[in-house]
Amino acid sequence: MRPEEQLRALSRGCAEIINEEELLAKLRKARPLRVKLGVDPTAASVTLGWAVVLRKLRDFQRLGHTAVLIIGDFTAMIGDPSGKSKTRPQLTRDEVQQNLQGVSEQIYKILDPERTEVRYNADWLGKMDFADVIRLAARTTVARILERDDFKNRLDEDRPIGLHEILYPLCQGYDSVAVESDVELGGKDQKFNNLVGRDLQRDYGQEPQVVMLMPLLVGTDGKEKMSQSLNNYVGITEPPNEMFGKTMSIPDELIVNWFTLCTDVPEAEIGEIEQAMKGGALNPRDAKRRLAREIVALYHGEQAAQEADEFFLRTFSKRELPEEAPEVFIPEKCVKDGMLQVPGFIYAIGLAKSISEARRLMQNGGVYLDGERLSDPTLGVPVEDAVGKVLRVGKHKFRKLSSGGGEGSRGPLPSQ
RNA sequence: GGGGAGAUGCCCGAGCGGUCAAAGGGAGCAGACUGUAAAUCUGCCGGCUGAUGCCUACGCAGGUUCGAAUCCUGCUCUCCCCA
Repeated sequence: MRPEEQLRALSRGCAEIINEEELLAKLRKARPLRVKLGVDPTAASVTLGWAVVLRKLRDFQRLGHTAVLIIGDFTAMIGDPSGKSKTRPQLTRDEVQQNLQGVSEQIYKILDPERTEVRYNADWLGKMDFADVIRLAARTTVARILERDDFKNRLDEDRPIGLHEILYPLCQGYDSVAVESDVELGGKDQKFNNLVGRDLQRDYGQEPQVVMLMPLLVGTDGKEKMSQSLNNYVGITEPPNEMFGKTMSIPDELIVNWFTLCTDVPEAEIGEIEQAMKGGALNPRDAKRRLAREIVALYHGEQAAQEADEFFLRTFSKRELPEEAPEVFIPEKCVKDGMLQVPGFIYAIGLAKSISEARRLMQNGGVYLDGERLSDPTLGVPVEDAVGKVLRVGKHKFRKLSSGGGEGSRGPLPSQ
């Protein structure tokens, strides 16, 4: 592909490229570019938000470039201050290693392992001695570092900033020097860190990297950046129905944005969808269904997407009971005199955090057994009546009850 | 090094020595309404309990008191001002 075309393809969804001329010049070099992406080893799973950047990296790979993943095993000891209003707990090497294992599998659902180079920044940062650190630190000024919003805000709000946190941008910047990156990819909140990389490379006599920033994907709550700590995320390994449902719950305003950042639907088509919604020709719900299908298809295939769509329609639009609810056994301890003690049971199978909570859920009218509302927590249900029926707790937690003699029941199922 | 302020539930934040499981807001959960959207309204929102009630909680450890989130002492942490 011609450099100009590459540039156009790569710009899709980008928030900012610093800067385009330089990128074009690099693309003209007719050699695979080294495209750096820092991986935060503290995350447990890959979310759609993270996938935005990973997918961009994969775009580079498809054009023949090399992805250079920097595992921040050293910097995890500091914790990226980006967007953080608190000092992060420092991680040990073991913790980092553990997190990493689960996550890397997910990463390769998106990236092509053949064109991926993995580097650990402890390999160079860990080898620096104190004099090296001082030399590195001398390359910037306190004022510059404190310019960052994250620090500035904390300063303004009289909150603590650990001295070590100030070194974070330098560490990340030095990574670029170490791997000689041509391009660094990141979320919009990485701008400062990435620009430090540019400066450092220049200082070390390298051609400065191009910085390519992706917008931060807003989470399912429609407000905050998608993140696991806010629990407003969709994980790329989540089951199709979950993925579909969560996508359907995003606010309408996010639809176009999600199409652009989370799917491969061509931009022209997205534009049409946007127009159709504005003109009233397309119900946003249907646009969202399409969006949800596209996303599920990306990670689970077309058929799963189709099924998830149907499941959703049946279960939530038409409010039918799902047939394939996960099955749970009724533990013996939840049965008294042949009567199922519902609140304790809901707690036992993990659908409520405490018995009290389960009781409240019932009083609030959020518990059903085969469509029949159970609103009195003190009332038991005869076990014979309960077996084979579907227990619904809240809007979307379903469990099919089976007797099983209580033996097979082991602990709460993971709540979906 | 000196002086000052502060630490309350998921977060922010109020809190007279008893009536404080702790005002208020946000988040969250459930219900109504719907398109499992948003907005709105209602309820819930430490644990155990059929209810009364009991237990655990207001940075940590002690103390005073019939009784302490509220008073005292020590400790830890944070912020501000001066150097």
